[in-house]
Amino acid sequence: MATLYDVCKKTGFSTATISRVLNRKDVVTEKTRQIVLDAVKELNYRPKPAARMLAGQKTDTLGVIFPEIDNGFYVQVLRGIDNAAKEAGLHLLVSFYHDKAGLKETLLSLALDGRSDAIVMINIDLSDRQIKKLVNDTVPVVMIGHSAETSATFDVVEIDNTNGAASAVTHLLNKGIENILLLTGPADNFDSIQRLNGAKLAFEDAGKDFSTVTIIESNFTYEGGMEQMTDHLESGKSLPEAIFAFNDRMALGALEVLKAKGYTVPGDLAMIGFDDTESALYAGLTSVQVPMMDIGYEAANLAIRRIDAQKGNPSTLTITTSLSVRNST
Amino acid sequence: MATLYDVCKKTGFSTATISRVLNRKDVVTEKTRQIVLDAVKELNYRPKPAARMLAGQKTDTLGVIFPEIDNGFYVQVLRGIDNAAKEAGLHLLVSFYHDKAGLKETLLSLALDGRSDAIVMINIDLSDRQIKKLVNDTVPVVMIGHSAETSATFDVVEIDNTNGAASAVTHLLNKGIENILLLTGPADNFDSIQRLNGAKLAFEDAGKDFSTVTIIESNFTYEGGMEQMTDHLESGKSLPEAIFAFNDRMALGALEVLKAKGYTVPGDLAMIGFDDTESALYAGLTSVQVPMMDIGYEAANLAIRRIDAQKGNPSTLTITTSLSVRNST
DNA sequence: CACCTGCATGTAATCGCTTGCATGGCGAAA
DNA sequence: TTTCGCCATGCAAGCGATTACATGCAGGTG
Repeated sequence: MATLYDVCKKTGFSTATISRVLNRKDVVTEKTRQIVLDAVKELNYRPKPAARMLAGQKTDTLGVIFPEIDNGFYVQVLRGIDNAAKEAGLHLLVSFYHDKAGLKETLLSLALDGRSDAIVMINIDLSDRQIKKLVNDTVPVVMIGHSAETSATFDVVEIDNTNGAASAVTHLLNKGIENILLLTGPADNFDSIQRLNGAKLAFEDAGKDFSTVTIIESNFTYEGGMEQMTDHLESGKSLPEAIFAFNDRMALGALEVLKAKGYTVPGDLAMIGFDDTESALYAGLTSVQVPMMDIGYEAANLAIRRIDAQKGNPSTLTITTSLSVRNST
Repeated sequence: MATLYDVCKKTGFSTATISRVLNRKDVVTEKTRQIVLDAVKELNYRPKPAARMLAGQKTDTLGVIFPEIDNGFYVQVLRGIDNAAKEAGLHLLVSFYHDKAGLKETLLSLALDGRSDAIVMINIDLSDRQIKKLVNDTVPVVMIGHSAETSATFDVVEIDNTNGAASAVTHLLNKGIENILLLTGPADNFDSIQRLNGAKLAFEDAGKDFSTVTIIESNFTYEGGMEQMTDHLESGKSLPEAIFAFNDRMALGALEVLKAKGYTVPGDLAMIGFDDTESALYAGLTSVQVPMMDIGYEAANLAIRRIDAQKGNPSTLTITTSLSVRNST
């Protein structure tokens, strides 16, 4: 375990000079730099993060906070973040949060205690004000997705829900399908609201009447999709020409019920999901594809840039989706 | 940002005493403890991790290393690890590794540089010797799954591949199905080897002849499953009564091909997968369920226990699987 | 009453690095 | 040649905890 002092002894330079060489800050002679670097290599010297943190207030660490939800594509986001972090030579301190108390503690620990240089958080159900108060400007925060409130507080990376949903609906309209059933998420869910709006816009853009559309609220789960589909069928209402579920899980749940009832897709009706998960791929479900890795990557880069960049106005990055067309439409 | 000294000033005690109270080590008067704790609360004092690390060699951090593979259930493992870490008040430093060089660097950084107190790693393709050399006994290491070499070096948490596969095969045998096709992973893959062995054992236990079984090697991917299935069908060979794929992806790939050819499952043949992923659930595929969260949880706990426990012999924990029976059989 | 013991608390060194300020040497200007 | 300024480097003070070791005060003992 060579320390900075060992390098000093070997080279005859002071700790200051060694540190300068290693941190690419001030100026040092090219010759000096070489001597130091050689010694560092020879001694196999590695600066201790703990000491660096204490003295320099730099952790070389990016904090990441996820909701404790069983959500397959969070790994994708995480990988994107990891890629960006690796490029910047940062480590990742990851935390799932179970409840608000835990989240607050995590935020304090990552920010105030100085465990990280920046934080990326996803869909947190804490208000911007609360977060800001906790973090207290100690480190920059980037949000992936956000709540209904306009986020003028932090940098945000979000999915283009509106256009994503619009593209799905347009895809149907182009096929001459207008009798559509929308299986949405909770009414107060921001993603759901935006997607609903996108669907509406697609109708308007096409000059069609959106009021013919049936809207059924569900909860983004497989079971929710099954239930709503079952209810709809049992209520004796007619089958729509197409169902656009606001995520794949609900789509697959509905699909399951339809199949059980003997309906075929896309024979009897078309079906579109959102997220384009692996399951959608395997089920041949047309779905709005969301580039999760990109989102993570962009969010992390935004955060990393904020670390030494002067404060600027919060920016919002909207990631575009694309439609993965498969057998279900 | 109150520091230890602020607490000293407020209470009149020395840093040593404050530290003792906070770390529950030596003895302090109950009265003193209360005074200190009150002051800590009032000042809203939080020990700085960096300082603690430097002085105390404790990081309160668990290192986690994953292969850079797009594998949905790694999140599950991670959540399990996170749960255990939270219970122990530890943070998670997560890293995906892309190549061996990156992995080595990560190991050095987590272990030698003192960024973590223990490491949990998954399916790493570095030999135990190499890892041991890098980590150099600075922190305990727990492996989830392992390579073919017997791991007498580290604690290991592994899936009960043998019994898992055996239960799947027995399930089929119990239905009177003996004409089985096994879709395995790469021949040198340890999981695959064990699963193959389990299948064989099931036949032997039932007093049946394993040599009637057809074995086709694939690569654990959806596409691999499709290809092998296609080849098999096109080669004009007869359809087996059942296919047991060594993971869900291959099973779903094969299923896709069979459906396209007009075969029905379980009408024409039965199908079983391994892993019991979400996709298997949605596809109604019978599958060997692996409790990924438990694995993560147990591995993390093993690692955490090793942090202050004296070195003992490496232990191996085998996590049992269960069979999720669905429509495909 | 002097002395020893033991326990609660204090003293101060230490962990390994960063960084503001001091310093010294050397070339350019006078 | 002397003086000034600049630039590469050194000095030393932190950063905020932990922890051996020292200390002092209590009560118990002979």
